[in-house]
Formats: sequence, structure tokens, C-alpha cells
Amino acid sequence: MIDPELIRTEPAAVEANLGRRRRPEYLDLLRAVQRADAEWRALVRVADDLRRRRNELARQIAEARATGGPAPALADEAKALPERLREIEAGEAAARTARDAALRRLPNLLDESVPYGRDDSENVVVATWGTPGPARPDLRAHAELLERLGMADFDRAHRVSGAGFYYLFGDFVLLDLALQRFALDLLVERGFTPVAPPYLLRRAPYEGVTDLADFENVMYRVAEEDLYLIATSEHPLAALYGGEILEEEDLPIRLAGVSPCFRREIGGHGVDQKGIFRTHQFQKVEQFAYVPPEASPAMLEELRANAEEVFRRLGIPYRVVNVCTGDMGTVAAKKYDIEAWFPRQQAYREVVSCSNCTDYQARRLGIRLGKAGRPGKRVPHTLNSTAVATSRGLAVILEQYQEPDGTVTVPAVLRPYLGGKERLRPTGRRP
RNA sequence: GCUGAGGUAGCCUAGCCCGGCAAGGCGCCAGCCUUGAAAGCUGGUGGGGUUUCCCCACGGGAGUUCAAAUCUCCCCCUCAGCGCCA
Repeated sequence: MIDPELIRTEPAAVEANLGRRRRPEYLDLLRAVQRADAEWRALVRVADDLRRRRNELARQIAEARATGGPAPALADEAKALPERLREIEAGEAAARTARDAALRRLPNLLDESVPYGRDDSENVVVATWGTPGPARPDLRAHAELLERLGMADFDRAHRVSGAGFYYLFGDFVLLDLALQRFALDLLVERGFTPVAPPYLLRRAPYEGVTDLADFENVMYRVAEEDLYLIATSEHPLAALYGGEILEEEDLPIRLAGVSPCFRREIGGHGVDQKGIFRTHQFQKVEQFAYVPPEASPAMLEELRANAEEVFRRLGIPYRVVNVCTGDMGTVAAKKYDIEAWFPRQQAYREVVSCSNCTDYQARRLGIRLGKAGRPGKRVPHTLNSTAVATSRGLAVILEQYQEPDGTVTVPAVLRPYLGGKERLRPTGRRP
């Protein structure tokens, strides 16, 4: 949520910033916020005056009763007042509701450094690491490779759960856990606290962390319950301190969430239709940070460096893009994507998303920064970044480390987590 | 799921029966005192506004009333016991 105070004091700057998104409905929403806010503020004054008078009269009547009988003139005025106040209060509530509804639908303000662009094709490459190999037409699609290894069953998963689900078996399950544990250990080394969060959230806190469209398109809702399956552990980690006051000396807070992620909408078909690249369910190790406002740009680079380190140690070439205006979501003010090189596809594909959400989530969640019981609260900034998602992280390993004989070399950094195993081989047995 | 107890400021609590300016403690901030610190003492300690002042804030909402933390109704949440259960 954008700071309403900023909309009052710097309307032109807010309008210019929202304008960069080239979505006229946002400017309409801004005007709706301004209109409702002005109306609300005017009515608050009228209502305050009426309440002051009501309190005066109540006091006088109480005093009069203590000494003698109530003065009739006072009683008449006192009787007439509540109805008028009720009318004003109704208008005040309506204006406030209208303002807040529009305010909550406005996206975050974009950082100055976000490049202008229409869609993801205009994201700007800011770094590359490693050298993409030559085309490898011999490589198998990762889904086919897994089936041949006897380490995944997609057809049966589709039968019992639908497209987008999968069974994994044997050493590949251990590789999944190894990849998570490797990323987690890296983060612990760098001062993060591992967190196993709840996998379902209530609607109210959930509305603080994401935008309404996600409830329609992305999240699974549990029937008969006010609960939603998390789409990423970012969500419970952001909601963790909702309504609380964080103290300066506790920041920065660095959390490493480990959880499954559930998503209804998983995008396109084609080359990825079968397999573990686009799925309704996957595991993710997520970085999350709470920082004072002035520290968020540096923290964004820190999270990005951690995510890059995961892929460097895995030996997987990648590039980093600065996501452009047309590809930005609602919540982030600035976002890097890390795109890993998939040698069979001869393409960079997104494996990490690293966002500075500034004060947008924290304000919606009612998180404040300051001393409990003292005035002068600020709103902290929140940031999040994938460390590794073990759908796509595994998929890229399967392409990068695939051998001509259909086996898969285990990346050296993962071997300690697999009892030193160097290679995934076909089991030759059911499943 | 059943029964009961609760939700008051950053935290803990009183007030609720019987309606009349939300009391107290802890923590925190400042001052006094002190070589320094602690203790002690004094004052302050939420949000908003047109800032000597006013309004709001007792889980949320509606109602009764001149006046609601307090009375009535609806809803939410937490805890405990029981039930069920990996």
C-alpha cells in the first residue's frame, strides 16, 4: 500500500510514478483515492466537532444531575445531536472505505532504476556468469530423462492429481532434499535463520502480502475454511510480524523459509508441459528480510548475491535481469530475476525472483518500526528472493549435468548431502 | 466437535453486576540525585487534527442512551478441559 500521506503531499510525483506502468486504470484509482480522502478528511472535522459538543453536553448533564435537575435546553440539544452525528459518521465511514479499497488496489511505486519496457522481452541484462555451452541436440527433455531413470512418474500423478503434479522416486528425492539443504546451509552461513512456516494462511493476513488478483488466479483455497495454501513461504514470513512493532536494533532480520509452494495457475504449455518446470506444487528455500527503509537497496543486492552464489556453486551458467516496468507485479518496487542456462532448450529461463517490496507489504500488514510505546514510528521495508526452488533448480541440473549414457552427474557441492554419491543411474526396477 | 474462561495502550492487569473524562504496575524516554552506575524521586510514554486545545482508541460490527470498556444482539479470535486424531 502506498503511503496515503505521500499521496497528499506529493501527488504529482505519485502520479508520474504510477504513470510509468502505462495502465490508465491506476491513474483513475489514484484520483478515486484523492477524491475519497478529501471527502473523508472534511467529514472527520465535522464529526469531530459534533463529538466534542456531545461530550460537552454529556459532562454538563452529568454535573447538573449531581447538583439538581438537568437544564431542559441542554436535554433538547443532546437529544437531537446523535441523529445528525450518525448521518455524518455514515458518510465518513463510506468515504474511508472507498478510499482504502482504491488505495489497496494501487500497486507499489516503482524504483527509479526500473527500466521502462513493454514486457519481459525488454528486461535489461545486468550481469552474466558462466559460459553457455554449444547446442546439445542429444540431450533428453528432463521429464523423459527422469522417467528413464525410474525417478519420476508423471502419468500416474496426472491420473490421481491432474496435470502439474508428479511423483518423484529414489535418489532424485534425495537430490531434491540435498539441493534444499545445500541452499539452506549457505544461507545459515550468511546469518539467516531457518523458518518452517505454516503452509496455510487466513485471508486477512494474506491480503497484506499480495494483491487481490492472486486470490483469483494463483492460490488454492481450502473449502469450508478461511484458509489458503501458500504460494511461497514469502507470504507467511511477511505475515509473521503483522500488527507488531519491530525495534531498530533487531534489524536486519534475515529469514530462510523452507516450504512447499502451491500454485493454481502455472502458465504456458509446450516444451514444459510435462515435467517439473511448471508445476502446481514445488519446494522452495526462500530468503526474506526486514530492514529499515534506508537499508533496502543494499539488502536487495545482498539477497541477489546469495541467490547467485547458489547457482555459481552448482556450476550453472546464468544471467541476471533488471525487470522492466511492463513485467513488474503489484507488490515489488524493484525486481531482479536470475535466469539459468538450460542447455537443451538453448535458453535462459527464470529460476530466481528477487524483490524489494519497500514499505508496501509492511504497511498493509500494519508492521511498524520504532520503540514500543513511543511515538515516531516508521514503516520497515521487506524483501524476498528465491534461494532455490527445487522444481526448476532440479530441472536445470538435469539438463546441465546430463551424460550421453542417460545418467546424471551429481553436482560436487551436493554430494556431501547424498553420502558421496556421484551419479544418478537407472534403477531398472519398478517404479 | 462439545463445554468453559478470556480479548483493555509495547507487555501485565483493574474497571464490567450497579452506564458518567480508561486507574495501576512493568518496560521505555527525559530530568533530578550520583565520581559513575543502580536504586530512589519527578515528568513523559498509542493514532489523527485547524496542536495552550480537540477528536479517536477497551477484539470487530450493530443497537439502546444525553452519555457505553460497562447494558442488548450478531460475528471473529485465543486459551483450558473433554472428544477425535498422526
